[in-house]
Amino acid sequence: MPALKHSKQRDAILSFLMTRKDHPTADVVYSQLREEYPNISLGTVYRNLTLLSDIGQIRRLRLGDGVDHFDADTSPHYHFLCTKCGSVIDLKLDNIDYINQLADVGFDGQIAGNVTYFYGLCGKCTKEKCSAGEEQTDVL
Amino acid sequence: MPALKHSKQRDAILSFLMTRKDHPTADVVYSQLREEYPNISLGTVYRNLTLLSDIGQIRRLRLGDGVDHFDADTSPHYHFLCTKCGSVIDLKLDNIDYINQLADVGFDGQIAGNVTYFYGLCGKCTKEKCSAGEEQTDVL
DNA sequence: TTCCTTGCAAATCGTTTGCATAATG
DNA sequence: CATTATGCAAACGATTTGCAAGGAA
Repeated sequence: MPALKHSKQRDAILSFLMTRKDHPTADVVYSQLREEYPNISLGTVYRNLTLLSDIGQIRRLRLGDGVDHFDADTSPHYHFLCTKCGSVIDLKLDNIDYINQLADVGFDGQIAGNVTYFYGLCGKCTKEKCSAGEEQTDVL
Repeated sequence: MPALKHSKQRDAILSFLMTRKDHPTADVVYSQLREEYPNISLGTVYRNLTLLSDIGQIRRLRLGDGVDHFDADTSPHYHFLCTKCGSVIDLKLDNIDYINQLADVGFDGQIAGNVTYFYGLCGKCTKEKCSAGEEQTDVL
């Protein structure tokens, strides 16, 4: 891996991500940063998001909804994906990595880790369940 | 949802999937079926895989490696993804859906379920770890 | 001056879709 | 006959990449 040089864009991407707890997608990062840096390109955003997650400064979340989400909180925690509105929410849940050992029983290989996330209806969508007129296609 | 009509292609896709326990991708299904049905199209394969998983006859697996895998075994079980060779393997592991309740504590919404899979090195790749010359890019 | 980073655009890749035709019930 | 399914190709959406120019060490 090449030596890292400083860049305004990368700084901006990381600090933007730190201000948000809603796990934005690359596109959201891009359109937001566009306001402060009108010339920033989507490619740069993707490159930096990839780089930052490669060096462990952020986490890339793949929740099966077809888009990557990014999280500046790299501490171990779990996520919830609303199948109605697509929002991603942090969950407070004790670490369950002991399931790695359970899974390892009788397995011919080495389990390095697991990916676990939850889905369902978020608080908002639960309450809106009887509201008429709003048509949405479910995520997942 | 429209009424279902019979089709040779769908039958072939489903029965092919039932013969395999390696969770093939759409493309693998396609190239294999091509031998028996030289005219089958990739679109048809995708349409039927989607349909079959919609009606619950098969499972679509999204393991974060960028491709969907398909499994004719719809009974609840877990999967392992080898980060070296990309192979997907079934795991024998007791159901852990009680984590849904754990995750629900203090959560303002309804948790419908969880997605959990494991990753690491499969048995084969574990043994090949010191073999020289073979260059592979890791999955995930 | 070296080599990383950017912006832009074109390219990938997996998957979906529109359409005219063929097959099913 | 009414309707679903197919093959083909074009369209898609998210992400990646090649390249020439700009910026950091």
